[in-house]
Amino acid sequence: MQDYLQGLNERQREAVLHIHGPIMIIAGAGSGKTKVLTTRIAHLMASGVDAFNILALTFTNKAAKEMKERVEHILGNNEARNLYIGTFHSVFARILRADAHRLGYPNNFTIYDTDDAKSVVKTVINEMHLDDKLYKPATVYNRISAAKNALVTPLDYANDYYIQQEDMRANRPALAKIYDAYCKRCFKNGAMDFDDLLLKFYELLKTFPDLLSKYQHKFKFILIDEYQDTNPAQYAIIKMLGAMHENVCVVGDDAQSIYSFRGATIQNILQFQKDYDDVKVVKLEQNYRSTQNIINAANSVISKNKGQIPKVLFTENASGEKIKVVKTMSDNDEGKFIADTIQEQKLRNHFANKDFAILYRTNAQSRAFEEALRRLNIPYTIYGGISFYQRKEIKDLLAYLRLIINTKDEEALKRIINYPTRGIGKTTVDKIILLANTHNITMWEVLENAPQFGFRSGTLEAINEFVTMIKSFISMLGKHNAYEVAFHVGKQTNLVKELFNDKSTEGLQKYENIQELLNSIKEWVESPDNEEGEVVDKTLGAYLQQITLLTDADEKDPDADTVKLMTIHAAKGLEFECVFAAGLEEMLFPNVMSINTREELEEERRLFYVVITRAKKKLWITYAHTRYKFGSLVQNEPSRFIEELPEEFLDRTYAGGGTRLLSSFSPGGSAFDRLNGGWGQDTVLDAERKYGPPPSKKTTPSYLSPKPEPKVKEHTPTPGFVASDVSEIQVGKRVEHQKFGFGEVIKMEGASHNPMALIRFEHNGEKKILLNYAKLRVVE
DNA sequence: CCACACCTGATTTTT
DNA sequence: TCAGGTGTGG
Repeated sequence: MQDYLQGLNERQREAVLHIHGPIMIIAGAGSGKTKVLTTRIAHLMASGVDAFNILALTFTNKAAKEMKERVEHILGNNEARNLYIGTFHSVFARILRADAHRLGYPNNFTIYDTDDAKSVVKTVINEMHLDDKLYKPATVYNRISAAKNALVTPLDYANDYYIQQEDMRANRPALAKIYDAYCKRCFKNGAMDFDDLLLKFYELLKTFPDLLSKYQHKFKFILIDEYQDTNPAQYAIIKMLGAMHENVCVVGDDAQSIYSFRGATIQNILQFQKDYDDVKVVKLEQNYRSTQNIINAANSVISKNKGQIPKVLFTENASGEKIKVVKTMSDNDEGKFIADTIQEQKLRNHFANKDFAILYRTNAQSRAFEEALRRLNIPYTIYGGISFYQRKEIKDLLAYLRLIINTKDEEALKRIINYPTRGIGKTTVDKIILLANTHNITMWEVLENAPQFGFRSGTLEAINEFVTMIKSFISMLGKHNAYEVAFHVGKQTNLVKELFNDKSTEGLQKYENIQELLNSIKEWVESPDNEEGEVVDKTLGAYLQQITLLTDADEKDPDADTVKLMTIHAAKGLEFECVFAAGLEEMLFPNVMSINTREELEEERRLFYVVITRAKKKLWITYAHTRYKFGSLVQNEPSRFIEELPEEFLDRTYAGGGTRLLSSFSPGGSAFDRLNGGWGQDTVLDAERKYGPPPSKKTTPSYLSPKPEPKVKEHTPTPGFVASDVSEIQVGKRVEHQKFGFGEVIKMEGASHNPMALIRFEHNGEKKILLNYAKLRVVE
């Protein structure tokens, strides 16, 4: 028997050894799913399957990377680099890069992230003269996204009776039109959003039999991770790709399906068995991760859900400690408690920082934990903030790069046409947009042909300068690599200089970020590693497409010795020695947005199941009596999920952390509290009297803040006030201002298209006056 | 044209 | 709280 089969249990081995034909692996939490997948790939290759014929799809880059590394490790050679392992989005994007032109897109199509996409939605809504209060871009975008994920085209959408009824009821009958306009605009921009990467690939396969056949032959063996989280578009693609060989292996756990809001449907699991004649089903039910207590608790939680694939997770691990349930007074106390407990556990049980994870329902909760950890100097890493590539300054530079790769990309163009300012303001941009729309050309084409559209001479000059500059960048593309182009662009546009001159903390940070971006591009250009084994594409276009699909999780080192903070969603697939499940409160978890239907509530419960099963050894469940929600203090009920945990697995008396803490929280389960349905009788006022006001009081009461009265001493302009010509304003001249009265010009500054004068007024101090707009009269 | 002050309205989870 | 939108004054 091959080495790699050692250490697999009966079921796992069964899953690995089944080579031909469809197989579905129902893998409970911590049952060695990744091990099975990677070993299976290794086994396929050991059995003579060419790495080039294996496609493995995951949901995150992290999972893809891990899978690849583990296969490499098992095989001990570099054949693994020929595997096609990646996320749905990145793999499809790569394929589309070769064939997108067949659908009328440029192969260098831009990938719009969520922000770009929402911005397009907004543009479309405005151009249709619809009320953006009624049609909120975010909501509309979500709806469009849902439609795309369900393979509902704009035409389908408009013709579907039920959808139309729904939109009517929601008072947004124009949605179908917006959807259509949005798609057309993206197409015109030569851009695809995240959903398009799936949808357009699907269209490609469906429309062009030669391509379908090509990829069916290439991908003789297909493996799908986290199958419970696939949406109908992904399902349809997998089905088409796998139709020829039927060597499709899906791995999933219906109990961990937590992405239905993104269009994922459990139906895909149930449907899988119907799609093929003979599906082998393997259940992995032995958990190797957690203690018995944790597993038992998790099982009883998930049993509250109706309709699931029957299975019972079990473990041979020690029974372990009970789950600590802890109540704190406030969200800040929750943070303190957790930080103190981490400190204590590190000392007492010799845990490292990286053994801890604080997991929560919403990103907004992270602040209290950050503050508390920082106070104790405990290093931490937050996941789920904005990615490096989504920072403003980074997106600005990237927008230039995007534009020179794809001049149709209007989102990029709009972003940088006047940044840094070059005298092409809102009025001009609006005019350009109008011209583009009426002539049915792109904004760039308007700019290129600006002379024939009658712009004011100054504006025209600014436009021509801009066009010349961008064209000079474009001409670099053939001769220079991505780094050289990016560096040149940063320099030439003064973007780097602008940030360099900004001496504020943020300015410095931004400058450093730009440098970091340039470095990373350089690194990317120089790294010999290729992704999936084929010809290395080191063009700027390839770079841009790749980074849009990166999340902040991909930029952080998971092995760093830091406490990890992230949402439960982001923690899927991970495990930690010690887990804090925080914020177990009604309206927060289960979230207020998800308590209206049984389906939603069950998904929240699965989320609870996921967080419980992340823990290997120790699990704390915390909840706070009061919490700041969008600025104001609210009181909370404990989560119903806590009540669903059998008492036998719980320890409600845990006092935890340092002694200092004991005064600032009441440990969850005094008999009185429990008798009274959970909460003590403290009012918020009581709480504040006892424990002091909550921290982070940045706002001083209005009656204390000294109002800086900007007393302008009244001035009546001399009769017959006439503003002098700008050229007459010179240093040393005595001038009169309509409002500020008389003063002397001290200094001239500002760019030539926007001159400013620094003037010291007799009664109103020094002021900067913009000569183009303010009226000044030179006193003779 | 642009900087800044003020106001308002929104808040789930993410490739 | 906070980001984005609007209004105002330079």
